[in-house]
Amino acid sequence: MDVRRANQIANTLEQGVLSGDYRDGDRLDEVKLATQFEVSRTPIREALQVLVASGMAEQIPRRGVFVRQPGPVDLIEMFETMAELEAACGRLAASRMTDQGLDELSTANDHCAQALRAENPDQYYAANETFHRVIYSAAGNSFLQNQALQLQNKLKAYRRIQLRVRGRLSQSMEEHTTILEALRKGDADQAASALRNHVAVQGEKFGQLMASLKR
Amino acid sequence: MDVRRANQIANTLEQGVLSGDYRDGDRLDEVKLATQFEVSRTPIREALQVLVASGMAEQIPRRGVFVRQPGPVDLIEMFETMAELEAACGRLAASRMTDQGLDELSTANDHCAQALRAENPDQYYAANETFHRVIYSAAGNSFLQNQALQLQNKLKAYRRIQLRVRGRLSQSMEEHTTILEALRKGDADQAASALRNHVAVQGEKFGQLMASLKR
DNA sequence: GTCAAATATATTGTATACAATAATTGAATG
DNA sequence: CATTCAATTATTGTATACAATATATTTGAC
Repeated sequence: MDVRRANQIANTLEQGVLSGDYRDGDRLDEVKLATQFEVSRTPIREALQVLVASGMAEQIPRRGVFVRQPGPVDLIEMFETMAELEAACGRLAASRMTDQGLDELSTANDHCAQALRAENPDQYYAANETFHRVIYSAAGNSFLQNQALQLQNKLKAYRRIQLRVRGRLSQSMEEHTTILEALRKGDADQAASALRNHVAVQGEKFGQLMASLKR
Repeated sequence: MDVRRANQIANTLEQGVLSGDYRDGDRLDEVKLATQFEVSRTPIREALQVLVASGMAEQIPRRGVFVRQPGPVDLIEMFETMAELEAACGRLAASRMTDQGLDELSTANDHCAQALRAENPDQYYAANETFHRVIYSAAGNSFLQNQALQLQNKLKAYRRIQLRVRGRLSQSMEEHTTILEALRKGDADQAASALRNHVAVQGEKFGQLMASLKR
């Protein structure tokens, strides 16, 4: 089918899953969705395949597709993997960073500082996302970059919650400084470990993540 | 459609792509495939979606799906990412490795040694694959493990070629020993860097990889 | 002979009918 | 009243007909 339409539908469904319209284990009923979207089952089925491929839903033969929300263990694993991907990007970026890249990163970091002063978590979130994406890009490996972007996207909702925790913003900001310095120096190991620690869910953050799941 | 059938067809097509039956840029004709597999277009289309999702093919709206073979740059990037994923697995495995895991790893390594003595690249390939998979598993992170397995699978064909290079087997074997020792000691950094270097395409290996693409 | 427009053909995308299988309900039996 | 089996219903999977769009071919003008 027309991929664009399928992706559009898939995207809407994705939003529905993330926003909680659909809960873990819910069956995504083909005929209901077909009437809702005013299309036949065919495009719906293709959209569902997209969700399944991205891991947001699970398909059981002859039974249907069911939404699959990540549980605590899944999230821990995903954050741990994200930390390692970020570390990898940092490692590579340390030796491949251009002056322009450093400028972009510095700018993104300034935006973070602004948001911190404004005590605006949403603004900080956006600036922070950019900061990290600049690093993915600076790694000079589009495959790795894509992997990082995909996982970042999946963790979006949960990271957002974390930044609302008191004191987290300023701590995050300090860590950014360390990261930026390491990249300026071209110190691969330091950049990698600074990013790993920055992203990792450990100590206080662990309990906060768990608490955020109870809603 | 029945996912199992779709995946079966997708798998066959995948083989076709890897074995060179389909070349880069070839259009995967729905009706031809439908008659070949003796099914209607519907299951074929779902199988094609699977290929697209895995990145082995590209879908252009209203035009069709075309096989997308990785070029030199793609491969370099994928191997570099693989190296980082393996390093990540090694880092985590270093602190989480069980006695049983060490036994499995040791056994897998012994099988590698056997294959080396037999000068049998195919046998070495299989044993080597197991060796690495034990490490993915020992990382204790099923999400990361899956990422590693997926990429390992994509690179399968190219890694195979590399092992046929003279002297590569014994070098690989030595590197395994270093990796095994680091994991025994629980030295995360050493395990990570040993694995990174083991997998990375650098020096001689670069030219060999490039040469293998010319067929 | 070349270029452009129009027509024909091929191919993808969508809807729908039918088939196969799973879930549910209800009746019969102990 | 519980349990099991049969029949009904619902739902997924497949085939196919039709619609929309892109590609190829032909025809005509210059």
